[in-house]
Amino acid sequence: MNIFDQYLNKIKKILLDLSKNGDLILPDKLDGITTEIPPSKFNSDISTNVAMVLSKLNKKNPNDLAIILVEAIKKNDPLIEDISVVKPGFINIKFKTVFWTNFVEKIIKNSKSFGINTNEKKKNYLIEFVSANPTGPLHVGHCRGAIIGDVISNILLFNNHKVTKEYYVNDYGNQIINFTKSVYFRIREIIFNEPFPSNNEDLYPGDYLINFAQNIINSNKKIDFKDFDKVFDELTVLSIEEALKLIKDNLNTLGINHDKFISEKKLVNNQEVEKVIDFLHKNNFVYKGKIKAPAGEDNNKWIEREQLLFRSTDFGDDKDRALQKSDGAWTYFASDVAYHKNKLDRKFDYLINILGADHAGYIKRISSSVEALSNTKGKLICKVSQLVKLIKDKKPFKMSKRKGDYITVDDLVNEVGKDATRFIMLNRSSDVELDFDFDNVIEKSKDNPLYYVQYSYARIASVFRHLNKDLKADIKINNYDFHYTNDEIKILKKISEWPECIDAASNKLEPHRIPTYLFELASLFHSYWNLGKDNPDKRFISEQKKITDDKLVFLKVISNVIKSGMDIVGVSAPEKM
RNA sequence: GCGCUCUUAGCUCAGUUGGAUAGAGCAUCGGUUUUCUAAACCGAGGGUCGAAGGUUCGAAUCCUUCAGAGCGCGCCA
Repeated sequence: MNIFDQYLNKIKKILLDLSKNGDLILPDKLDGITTEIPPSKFNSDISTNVAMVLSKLNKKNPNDLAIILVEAIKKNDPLIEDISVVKPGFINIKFKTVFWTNFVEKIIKNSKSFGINTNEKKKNYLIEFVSANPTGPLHVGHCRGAIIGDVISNILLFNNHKVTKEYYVNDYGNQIINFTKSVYFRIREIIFNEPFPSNNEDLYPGDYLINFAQNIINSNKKIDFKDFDKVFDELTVLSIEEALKLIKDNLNTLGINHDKFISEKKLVNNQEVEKVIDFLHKNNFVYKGKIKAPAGEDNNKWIEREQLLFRSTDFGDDKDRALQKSDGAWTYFASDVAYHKNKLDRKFDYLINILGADHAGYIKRISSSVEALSNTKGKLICKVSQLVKLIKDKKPFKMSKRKGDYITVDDLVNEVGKDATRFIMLNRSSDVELDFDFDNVIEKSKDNPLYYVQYSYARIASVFRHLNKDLKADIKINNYDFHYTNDEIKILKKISEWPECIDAASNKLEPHRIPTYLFELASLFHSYWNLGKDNPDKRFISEQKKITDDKLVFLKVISNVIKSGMDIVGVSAPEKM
């Protein structure tokens, strides 16, 4: 039920008819023609740019062409109240009230599907997000990307696409060795009373490792922890298990559940890296060579070495990238290429990666590798989530790696709650740095968009409560004939934009559009609500039962959209606040 | 030095894939509660869309150059 699509199709049909009669010349494709939401000052419901797009080809000025088209559009459409041509050549359509009555009736009868793009071909997506190293709890830095990934998944799922949410576990490499060592020292600390080494910068100092150590000791009484080399393999597995358990816990408090966890170590052990490099070799994407030091930096320590390189410059990268370390081990990039081959083999239509800003420099090389492996462009879509600036007491709160000086996801959720964390983290485009102001986020006022939107839902719920009706129950209507006034139509117009919002969020993978839309809808609703103070006609509960019933339908439409949006964002919509 | 992202009202930001007189919130000032939730609403002021060129019927949006901010840039993941 996208009225913009509906009218676009209608107009295109009219164009084809006109061109058959020889009254109009059309281009091969009707791509540039759109129906849009007109700016509010025009008092019109839909506008189209047809006349401007076709004017050149038809050698007519847009205004004259528009006048011809207006006649054709107006004909046989009883729902149009007014259709006019405005300055550069826009055609503005204003509907009769009955259009909106019909509109409400239609979306009430199909409330489950309202907003979903039913014309679009359904795709199968793989989305990889979070993928934080399994060495400790998630902190704020991971949080935004995690929520963005989750909500993008929700949007795609809402639009009936298939989505697999995946977490890549980096359980291979030096950091894991250091991590295991750190756990080992914590174990020795507990069992043999040896102090944890304080001078080793490779080790992980966080207190949470004490818990890991204790848990491992408690559930593995048989292991003798005297000799590190002997317990190393087993301890690595146990340590990663502990870390993953904690990470999954953290994700859970944010309301995030991945479908799959893929282990880097398994990929390496299955020789998948060798296989993919073999493939690249055969297709001449790798060679032995040297990487030059970056210009303008202090490169005294730079040592040029010959090593196995991937030709990412062929795909627009700055330099070719190393696949193998000097000791023969694979680089992180190499196993990630193998991972992406693994993804490709599973036949998804699109792969999506959500990356933090600090990994943005990595995009070129990994998308290059996907292009090389799949021989197609645009298969991998990378979204970057910019930094979150924490603000406390009006000052930026700096996190440092020093022990205890960073804020974890747990801290955040404990302080401001899951809902506020999710909503605020999404409240800006992911391309933009985000201020996360603790004082603001817990404030219960208009400063806080979450409460503002929830409050509009709660107000609707309160009307239903007064009438002893259940907001969640379906409403059945027939011969709906309520006559909406301009104040109500303002809201219905916003409602009509919901499918457009979903479409844009889904096509561009821009989840912030949902909170933005919900805020606008809530704002219109609050305005309307307050009209009831001066004007009893604007109240929902009327002395005439029919009017009350009809208005409940209107409220139901609004609450359905708010609820859908809140579900996508993954926050609650309480009926009482 | 190079790459990515950003620059829109005093502040924080939207801007629907190039459209019409550029929109919200906060802050400031002034109003609204015997009424379905004032966690709300109404009104006022506030702009050279970082700068300069270019592309065209039309640019905050696309291209080029420049300036500023953030992030990143050897076999760490």
